[in-house]
Amino acid sequence: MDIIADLGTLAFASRLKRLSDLGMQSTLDIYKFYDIDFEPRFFPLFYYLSQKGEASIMEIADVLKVTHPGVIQIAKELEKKGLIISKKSAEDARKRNLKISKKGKNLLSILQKIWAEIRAMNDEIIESREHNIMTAIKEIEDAWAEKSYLERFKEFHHIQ
Amino acid sequence: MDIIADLGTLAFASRLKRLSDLGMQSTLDIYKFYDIDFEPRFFPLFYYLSQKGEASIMEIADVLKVTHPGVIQIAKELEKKGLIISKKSAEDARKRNLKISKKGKNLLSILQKIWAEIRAMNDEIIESREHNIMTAIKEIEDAWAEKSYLERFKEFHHIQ
DNA sequence: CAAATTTGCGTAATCACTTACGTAATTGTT
DNA sequence: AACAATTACGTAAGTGATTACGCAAATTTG
Repeated sequence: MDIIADLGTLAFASRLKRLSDLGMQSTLDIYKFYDIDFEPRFFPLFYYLSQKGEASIMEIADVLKVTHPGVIQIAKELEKKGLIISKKSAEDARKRNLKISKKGKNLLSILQKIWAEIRAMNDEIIESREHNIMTAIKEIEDAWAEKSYLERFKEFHHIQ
Repeated sequence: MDIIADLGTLAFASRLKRLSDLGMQSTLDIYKFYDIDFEPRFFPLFYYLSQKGEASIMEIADVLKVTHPGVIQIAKELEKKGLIISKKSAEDARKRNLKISKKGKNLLSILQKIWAEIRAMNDEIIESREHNIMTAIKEIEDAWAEKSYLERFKEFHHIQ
């Protein structure tokens, strides 16, 4: 008996979280399989740096939609592992710029191959279903962005 | 620019988490709108007790698929608010059984109306889309249950 | 039925974030 | 230019979950 599943759309958020946690854990399993010292939660920051080259703490926080102390914490771990380096910005002494180190670039080239495989596998799993979950997520994101959940609720509901 | 969305299926888990967090926050907004002192994270436990009547810590942990310290923590908060009561089991002195208090039952009757509205609204939003997210979630859950992500990956991948 | 194992629960420590707050550097205002 | 406001970052504390561990009660086993 899976009470969360049985509750249907009422436990919608709980179910999304459960699937998300499982996905993160599964990705970690793949890194472990390759004996790679990398965690799924590093991915957004590390990937963004791989694309952007160099970025400040706040820029990363804004782009990834996390708080800046969250970025600092992950950056600290990545720096400790020697995968990124940081230095004060020359233009603005308040800023600290992060970029991938030489060691990080070596790891990156391996990670990129794995990420490509993961993406291809995910695409295959997802696109073979009748209901495409990525499209479904986008539809809900758009629906909520267009009008907030509470606004929708107020218009919808019949209780006084 | 939404880098998480742009990454497609590679940032699948991150995107699920983001949507889950948003859903939880939205539900909290509705409770606040009604001036109800209740949190979305209480829902699974409180709902289960409303169906089952009485249950032990471990039973709840198993059913809800969370750890038992998590149940203890939420139970502590609900008990502090006077919404549930607990007592040692008569049959098994190791067990502590939880059930909804009189005050909890009063709140429950209000919550049930709100939950019904939320469910009806969610159903309407979700079923009007071309790709049904509940069906999509179920398909992914089933696919991963049938064969683990790592196993799938090993079969799929072409790297040596 | 005594000893070993398992089960149920509680607490402590940890984790991955968040909010709150302080400080220093930059920018805006008059 | 002086002062106020804003911005970037860092640290501390809080949150909501987890894992690790220990104890007591029940169950299994020889």
